[in-house]
Amino acid sequence: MKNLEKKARAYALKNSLSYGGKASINSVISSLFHEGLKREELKEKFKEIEKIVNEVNSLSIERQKEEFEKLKKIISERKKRVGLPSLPKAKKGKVIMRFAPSASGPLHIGHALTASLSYLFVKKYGGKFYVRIEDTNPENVFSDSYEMIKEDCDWLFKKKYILLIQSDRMPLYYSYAEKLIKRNSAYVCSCPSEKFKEYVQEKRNCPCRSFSIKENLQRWKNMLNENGFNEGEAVLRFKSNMKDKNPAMRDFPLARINLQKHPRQGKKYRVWPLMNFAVAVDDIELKMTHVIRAKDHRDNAKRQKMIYNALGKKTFPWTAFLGRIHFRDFELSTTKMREGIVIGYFSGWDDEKLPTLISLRKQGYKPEAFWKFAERIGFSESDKIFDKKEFFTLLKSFNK
RNA sequence: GCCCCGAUAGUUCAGAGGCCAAGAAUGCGGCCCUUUCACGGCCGUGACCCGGGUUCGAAUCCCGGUCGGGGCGCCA
Repeated sequence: MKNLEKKARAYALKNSLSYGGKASINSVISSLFHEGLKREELKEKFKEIEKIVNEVNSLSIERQKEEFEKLKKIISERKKRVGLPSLPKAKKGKVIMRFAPSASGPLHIGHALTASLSYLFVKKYGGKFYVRIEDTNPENVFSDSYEMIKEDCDWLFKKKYILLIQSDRMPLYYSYAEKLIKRNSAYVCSCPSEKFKEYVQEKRNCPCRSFSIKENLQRWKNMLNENGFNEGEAVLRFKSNMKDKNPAMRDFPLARINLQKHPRQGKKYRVWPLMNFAVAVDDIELKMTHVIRAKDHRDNAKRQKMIYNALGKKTFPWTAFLGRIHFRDFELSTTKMREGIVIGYFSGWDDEKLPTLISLRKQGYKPEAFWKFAERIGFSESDKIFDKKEFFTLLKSFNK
């Protein structure tokens, strides 16, 4: 107990010196709780602590400083986070993460800030970092984007990543689709989408739900077969629960027919996996351990987890959701940027008015500036609202 | 209509019941350094969304509200 008295004195001195020579007894007591003081002991110790505080307060500031110098070694400091936060459940050398941009254009600020965080964790702990280009919607794939994304990633991640392209992995998705049907966790639905929306609203089962596994396998073949279902006539659905309290979770779609020519695969495939399905399959196959993504994917993550479970996977990657970056006066949407380029309002993807990495690289920003910015944001889930000017002032301060 | 999530200085973050009468970065004001600019150094400025509850003690836990964001696509 001698020890506690000494510590009380040290904390009293610290508090006193922080507040002009007068320590507050409550602060000292608070500190002592971190040093092993028990609630039950407070009553008996109170008088003693009060006495120490009064003694300290009666000393001159000079005297307090002198004494504190001698005692400051014995008190602990409250810890603060600097730099990268620590990644929960991370094992050295075994962290597997990914960044999954869609093949719709080059990378921009929003991509850089979420992707950098994943990159930095893999860099810190060791493991694998994948860049997986998501191009399973033939209607939203632009052939120039593959090369642009690759160049952006080479720059931002110093070429330390493994590149994957989803449309090159189609057989994998097909095999998982069959797996899900065989496990009675997916069915082919041939209702018009308006009709299905009604079922969702009314929490009613779609009639297609009651087909047998055998029938569903046949219907799935009819989706893949060009003499079978036509575009818009059938969709593969996940069998979740039409009474799920969250309407977004009720028998969501996994794959659909789209006959449009794919810029990379041509007319090779007619059935394309939807995002949640492709993501779940890839994350399982690649043994993803951690996923960091924007907050708008929160419900998607739930759906992906359902797919994991349906396939008998008990572990789901540890997941963080980041708030969205929002500019009051800056356009982040790839579609709008593309439109602006087409009408000649922007000179190209590297136009200085654009928040693309190619433009910022040209303007002298370094990858490390984005890393530091990402580190600063950490796992924060709140949306960020910036003025363009504010954002770049901050980014510049990280660019030194 | 239903389901999620968030809220700390102008901005971004720290904070996981007591070392918080709230810390950092950036901004802003001032001083110093520098021939000037930039860089750097020092000082100052400035915040826990609101209302209840639990507790000896709440930025932190619980309930209600407000505001903001996302989802309920054969988009990602």
